[in-house]
Formats: sequence, C-alpha cells, structure tokens
Amino acid sequence: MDQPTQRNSRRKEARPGEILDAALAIFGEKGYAAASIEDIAKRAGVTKGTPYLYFKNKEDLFKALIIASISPTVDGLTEYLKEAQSLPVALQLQGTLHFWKTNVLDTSRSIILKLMMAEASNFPEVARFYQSEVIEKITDQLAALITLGIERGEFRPINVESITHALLAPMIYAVLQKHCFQCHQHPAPEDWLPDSVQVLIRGLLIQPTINTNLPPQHC
Amino acid sequence: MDQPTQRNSRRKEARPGEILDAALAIFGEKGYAAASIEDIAKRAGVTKGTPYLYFKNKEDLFKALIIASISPTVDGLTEYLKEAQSLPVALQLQGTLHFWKTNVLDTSRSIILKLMMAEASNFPEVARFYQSEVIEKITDQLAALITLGIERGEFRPINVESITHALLAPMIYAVLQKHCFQCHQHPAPEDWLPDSVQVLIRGLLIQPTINTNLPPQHC
Amino acid sequence: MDQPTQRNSRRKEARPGEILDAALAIFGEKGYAAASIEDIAKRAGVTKGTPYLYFKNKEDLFKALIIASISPTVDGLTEYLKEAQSLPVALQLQGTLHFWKTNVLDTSRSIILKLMMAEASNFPEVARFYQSEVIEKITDQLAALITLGIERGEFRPINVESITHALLAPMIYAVLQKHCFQCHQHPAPEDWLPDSVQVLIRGLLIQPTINTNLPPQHC
Amino acid sequence: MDQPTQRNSRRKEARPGEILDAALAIFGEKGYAAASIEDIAKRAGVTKGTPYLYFKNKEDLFKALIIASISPTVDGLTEYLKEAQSLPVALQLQGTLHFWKTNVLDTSRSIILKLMMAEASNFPEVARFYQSEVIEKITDQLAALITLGIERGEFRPINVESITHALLAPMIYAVLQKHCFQCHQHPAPEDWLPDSVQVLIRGLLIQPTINTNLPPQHC
DNA sequence: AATGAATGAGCCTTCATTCAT
DNA sequence: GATGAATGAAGGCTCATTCAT
Repeated sequence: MDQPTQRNSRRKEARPGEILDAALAIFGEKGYAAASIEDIAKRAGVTKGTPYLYFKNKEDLFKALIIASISPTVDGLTEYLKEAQSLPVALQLQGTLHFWKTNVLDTSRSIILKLMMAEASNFPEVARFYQSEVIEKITDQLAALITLGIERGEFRPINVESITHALLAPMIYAVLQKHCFQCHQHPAPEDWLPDSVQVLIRGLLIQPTINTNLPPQHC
Repeated sequence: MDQPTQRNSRRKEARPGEILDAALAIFGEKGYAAASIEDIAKRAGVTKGTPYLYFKNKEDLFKALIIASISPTVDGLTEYLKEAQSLPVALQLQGTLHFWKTNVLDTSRSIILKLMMAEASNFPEVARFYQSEVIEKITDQLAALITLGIERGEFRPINVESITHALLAPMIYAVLQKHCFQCHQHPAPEDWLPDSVQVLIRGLLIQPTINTNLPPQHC
Repeated sequence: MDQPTQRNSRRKEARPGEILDAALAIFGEKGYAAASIEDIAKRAGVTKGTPYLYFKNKEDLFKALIIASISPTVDGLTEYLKEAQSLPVALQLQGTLHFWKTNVLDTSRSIILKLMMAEASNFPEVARFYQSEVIEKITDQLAALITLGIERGEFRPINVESITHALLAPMIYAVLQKHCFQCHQHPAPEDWLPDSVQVLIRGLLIQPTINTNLPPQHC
Repeated sequence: MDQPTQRNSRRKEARPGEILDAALAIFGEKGYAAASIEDIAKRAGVTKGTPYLYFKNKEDLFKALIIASISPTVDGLTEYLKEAQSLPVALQLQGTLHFWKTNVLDTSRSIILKLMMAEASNFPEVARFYQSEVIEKITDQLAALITLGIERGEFRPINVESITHALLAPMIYAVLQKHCFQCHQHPAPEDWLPDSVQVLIRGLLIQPTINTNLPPQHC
C-alpha cells in the first residue's frame, strides 16, 4: 500500500494508527487478557517492542483504542440530527438507526462495543468513560427525539426513558449479533433492523397506519 | 436435597456444583482469560488442586459452566408457552419476556450471556453450541408465536424473522445493561422492559388501540 | 545433604532459607540489577517460579535478604560487650574487632555490606534501615566504649565521634577488600587488621608503651 | 580550553568528555546494570544514539570512565610526595590524607571507587586494572612512606604492610560513607578524618607526646 | 478426596544496539 | 555528526497444571 521506498521505512506518523488498527482487531477477537502485545505488533507489521514506543503499556493501548473510537461514533450522529431537524421525528429515528448501521455496525470499530461490555468490570473507569461519552450521548439524543415527537403530536405520550432503551436495544444487539454469533446467521442486521425499527415506530405513532408505508430505503 | 451433615456442606456430591457456582461468579466478573483457577477455588472454599478433580482443565470447566446454564434457561420457557397456548399471542409474548426477566435476567446465570458474547471467538464450538441450544431455541419459540399471531389475525402480516430479532434485542440488551453498565443507571430493565414490549406489540397489532390497556403486571 | 527421600522433596520450611542463601550469593556477586531470579532459583536448586512462592517479588527478596542478615550481625556484639564489661576498654575494643572478624568478615553474610553500599541509592529506604539497624548500632557501641575508656582514664580525652569512625573504617574496609579486590591480595584482613587495631589503640592510650605487649590472640 | 562558540558547548571535541561526565553521574548513582544509556545520553544533552559514536558499547563506556578517572587520582599524589620529601614522615602522611580528601573525596570522581567495588565481580579485568593502577599505587606510596618513617627513626618498627592498610582504610571508608550513607550523617569525613589520622600517627610514633600538638590544619 | 509445593510455558516490559535519514 | 524509530534478547512475574503426601 505504500510507495516502494524501503521495506521498513520509518514512518512515525502512521505507526500509532497502524498499531491501534491492529489492536482493534486482536483485542476485538480475543479480548483484553488473551490478546498479546506481540500478536498486535505482528498484525501491525512491527515487532513486539514497537508498540511501547507509542503506548506506555498494554492498558494504555487499550484505553487509547477505546478513546479513539469514541468521537467517530458519536460526533457524526449529532451532526446528522442537526441537519435532519425539520423532518418528521419518525424519519429522524429511522435516520439515526441508519447512521448507526453505516457508521458503527458496518465498521470495524463496532467491535469496541463488544470489547467494552466484556471488559467493563476489569476496567471500571474506562467503562464509565465509555458509558458517559458514547452510551449516554446516544441515549440523550434518542430521548430528545422522542420528546420532540411527543411534543409535535407525532407520538403517543409515553415514558421517554423506556422508549429510549427500546430503541437502543436493537442498535446494541445488532452489533453483538454481528460479532458474537455472526457465523451462518441468516437474518443479518441489515435484514431485520429496518423492519424492527418500523414496528417500534408504528408502536409509537398516534396514527400508525400512515407510517406503514414509509420509504424503506431510509434505514 | 441436603440431608446429612448439612453444616459445612462438605459433601462430595456438592463439590462440582459449588465449583461451578464459583466459576460463574469469577468468569462472569473477569472473563475467561483473566479469571484464575485459584480464585475460583478460593471462592468455592477449596484449594487450587480441587477443581482438577472434577474438571479436566480450565477450558473444560468453562464448557461445563455454559452447558449447566442451558437447560434451566430454555426448558422452563417451553413449558410456560405450552401452558399459555390459549392466551392471545400478545399476552404470550409479554409472558415470554416476563419469563425471561424472572428466570434469566434476575438470575446469577444471566451473566453467562455476557460471558458467551465476550468469549465467542475464543471458543467457537462452545459459542455454536450455545447459539443452537439457547439463542436459536428462543428464536424459534418467538418465531412460532409471531407466526401464530399472524395466523390468528392478531398481528399484521410482517416478516417473522425480523420481528423475532426485534423481540430478542431487548431481552439480550437488558442482560448486558445489567452486567456491563449497571452502576447508577436509573432506567433499570424492570423499568423500561415492559414499556418497550408494549410498544413493540402495539406496532405488531392490527388494532393497536385495544392493546394499550393491557394489564401492565404481565411483564 | 538431605536424606535420600525424593529428588525434589517438598520441604516448605527449608525453602525460604535456601533461596535466601542463593540470593545472597548471586546478589552479592552480580549486584541487584544484574542478578536474575532464575539464576538465584537455579543456585537454590529450584525453578524460576519457586522464589515467588516465598517472596512477593525481586525487591522483596532483596529486602528480606538484608533484614535476615541484620540480627546475626548486631545481636551477638551487644552480648559480647555485656560479658566483657569488666575488661580494660582496650581489650574490649580488640574483642569487638575480633567479633567482627569472626561473625561478619569470615561469614558469607559479609557481602551484604558491599551490596548495601552498591545499592544504597537504588533502595534508599533499605539503606536507611540498614544504616540505623546495623551501622548506627555498631557506631553507638563503639562510641560508648571509647567514652568509657576516657572516663576510666585509659584513653586520652579526644573527640569520641571521630574515633568511632576511625575504628569503624578498618572494619568496613576489611569487608570490602575481601569481596572486591580479594584475588591475590597478600595482606589479607586477618594479617593487617590486628596490627591496625593495635596502632589505633596505642594512639588512644594515655600510656602507650604498656599496651604494645597486649596478647595478640585477642584480635 | 574553550575557544570558539562557547555558548552551547556543542563542539565535537567536547562530546566524549560530556558523555563521560554524564556516565559518571548515572553509573555512580544507579550502578552499571541499572543505568541506561538513554539516561546517560539525556544527562549529556544528546540522544540515545550519540554515545555509540564515541564508545563501542555500554561496557566500553564504563571502562573508559574508569580509566579516565585514574590518572587524575594517582598522578598528583606522586607529585605531592616528591615535593614533600623533606618533611617529617608524619606530616607527609597527613598531607597524603589531605591530598586524598581534596583530590578524590571532594571530587565527583570519588564515586568511581564505590562503582568499582560494586562492579568488581562483574568486570574482573577492569577491577584488576583499577587495583593495580590505583589501589596498589597508593598502597605502594603509603608503604614507602612508612618504611621511610621507620628508617628515619620517627616510627616504631612495625609491620609495614599492615599499617599501609590501616591508613588506606579511612581513605576508602570516607569515600564510601560519603556516597552510600551520606544523608544526615553528622560526623562527615572532614570532621573525623583528621582526628583519625592523628590517632593513627600517634600510634606509630616513637615519641607520641610530641605529635599531639601537630597543627590540625594540615589534614 | 483434598492439599499445596513445585514446575515451566508464556507474556509484559525494558533497553542495548543498529541504521536509515 | 546526530537523530530516533525499530529491533529482539533478556528478565520479571503469573498461572494452569501436576503430583507426592
């Protein structure tokens, strides 16, 4: 992929990213404890000493990996919702799920979620950080949308927090299904996710029949 | 089940179970690789060598733990659905979620799900086994219910597989939320789960308005 | 040295001592940093994991080694001086040096002194501890003796602290000479130490000529 | 010695010396094994690779350090004694100790002695070299002085080798005290060293009473 | 059946050393 | 000359596993 300068060209700028990519793959596959730095290094095309030039130790590399995954996950969503403000809330919800699919689920970064869940009790501070920076931010956005939907008269008045989690559930589950039980599972997330969202939205709408014909390509 | 010398519960027959209980706690908390046999032994009130009298090695203990958790999880559900056959499908679905909450979520066994997800790629055969014995069995039951609901005219005709996963999502997510991000998260599963199911069911019903007044204590 | 029970007989009581003996040899020879736990283990006839059954880590083993060497070094001296109380102070001083020779210099433990000096700046707390428990206790005993000698009219009135160090110097130097530049050095400590003490004592005495004929076997 | 661009002292000729100075400090503080080349380089204001431009490897740097410290330590002493030849031997001895204090003890170079003692068994050839070039040369000078003192009738006839070491002992001990147990030790070498020498000399003199009034500022 | 001393493979981490720039 | 990215050997430490008691 690189211009043919030298085999092991010194490229300080690229290294941390390459190592983080490798760490994502290896940590994601094996979990924190079972992943060895040497495996990560090999995957990154370097030797076992090199990661320590960029990360203090294994834990530090792990934390850096989590942190690096956060803004791409969350920032884009905020932006999307700003642009979609004027749409019907039902459409915004579908768009949110679509954004999640495109920017998390279909991304190698999605495995971070599984990793965080597996390691939450081993790294409580990291877990708290991830929760406040990712989970809660998404939760807040969803809650705001639902509140808006109720205010605009699109949705029935209903407990906002509960529905927030009702919407979060398929997002999380889709990721876990992909990474944990993916092999030979026919209804892949892209198949069931749109239908599920539609059912949920229909359950929220005051006039459900109208919504049934929403253009499916939005999710 | 306890008859002689109940005081110190040091009867040989109890040992494997005690060790499995300890393994559930320690594996659940730390994950497979970070859990040490000695920790498990200590938690079980025995010493390092004892687990090896009952389990060939660490992997074997792990597999036994997964397998031991399977029938209590699934068998009861089948039974419940047999008894509930004559109820409206919507109610059966609510009952199914209620069963899940009572017999999995509120149980120490629920952590197995998190464990399986974390270790799926490290133990593919175990993961496959768990999937076919637990996930698919639940999926099949849900699919059958939804099909029945459509046949009976309770539910709109809709893709069954998709909705199956729409229902599975909150079940899985509730468990993970409890074990991974539990600390200080107000909307606990018992709060949002019933509402979510109700919204989903409303989204499925042909005549949604009727369902809104379902007795909430069913889930 | 052991009865022919088994090759690797389990003998928990003896192990810590054996490992400390090995640590004394290896640390003494190579210094703290250059000594490897595996070397120590091999010397003790065990494998590299075994030391960790008895000592938390390398530093802990090092500290235990220092501490274990302290009471044999100091306690006997106190006792000797109690018994020798009624002798002329000059004789007590000679006896003290003789005690040092017998119980420190001629002992494998003597290398601890060199070790402490080499590692003092790497283990400041240990150094402080050694200083207060060994060096200062010996210093105090010497100072008390000299004071007594002055009071009894045996010694000229002279700065006590200074002379304390004048007496300590050959004790320390003898040890270091033995361990650092020992190879092919003819005047071994046993040769020059008695003469040196005699000269020092003669320098202290009010009537030096008398002392010149002190029985040499006392030191 | 500094002529052009004195400001940043980055002249090539100065480098080896700067690195040796840094090596002296770092080796002296941590010992050979615990000192890292990078620490030394940093202290010298250069980077990791630079020492290798001037020294083949770590061991080579260490040896060069020892060798560089030798002539300043020994040469001056020979010179001093040549000039002092006509003085009473007792005064020459005091002068020798004074020279040691000024040119070794009060010098950063003094730490070499501690270093050599700590590393003697790790670098036997270096130790032998140091012994023959430093210790033995000083020993020889001292022995010659004492012999002279006896010949001149100043000193009692006594074993020369023994007394040589009796005089060497406080010189060595003073250095070690300074570098190993220096913190908060009140009788610093400058306090006890002159008194000690005086007592030793008094022990050597044929007519001790005369010597007691030697001017104390000579040592 | 249970213990726990001992083993040794494996992994994290450091650091002397090299070399392309 | 100087840099500093990269290497890889070495060593601290853990822990699954064994086995004599």
